[in-house]
Amino acid sequence: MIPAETFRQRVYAIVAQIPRGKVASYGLVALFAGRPGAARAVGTAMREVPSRWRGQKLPCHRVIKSDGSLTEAVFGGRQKKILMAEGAKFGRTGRVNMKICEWEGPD
DNA sequence: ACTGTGACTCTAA
DNA sequence: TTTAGAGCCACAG
Repeated sequence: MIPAETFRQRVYAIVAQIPRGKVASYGLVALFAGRPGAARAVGTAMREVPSRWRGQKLPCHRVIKSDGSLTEAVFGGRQKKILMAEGAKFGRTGRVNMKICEWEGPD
């Protein structure tokens, strides 16, 4: 039988697949992880990510809120700069245009 | 098993 | 557009 992977491990696997220039909301990641509505739990999982995984290994900077705003409480303003460099489109209010940049999901 | 916590989300005003 | 309140879930103690 299938060894039960923890939700958190699943989340890390999903986030690792988010392509450059795209973003995914916590809720969307939860959905792909097989637990719709567990957006908050995804946030908790991201909080526990080892610093070494941050960056190319685990692009947690591409995980944002459903309305397109960023988690500045953790990244400080740095996150916006990184996403812009990756090609993410920002609106006038400083939020990502989810209509265009939201990840469509893993293959 | 229960309770508290938090990088969330939705609805209404 | 922004703020406020209630609902959600996984994880640690």
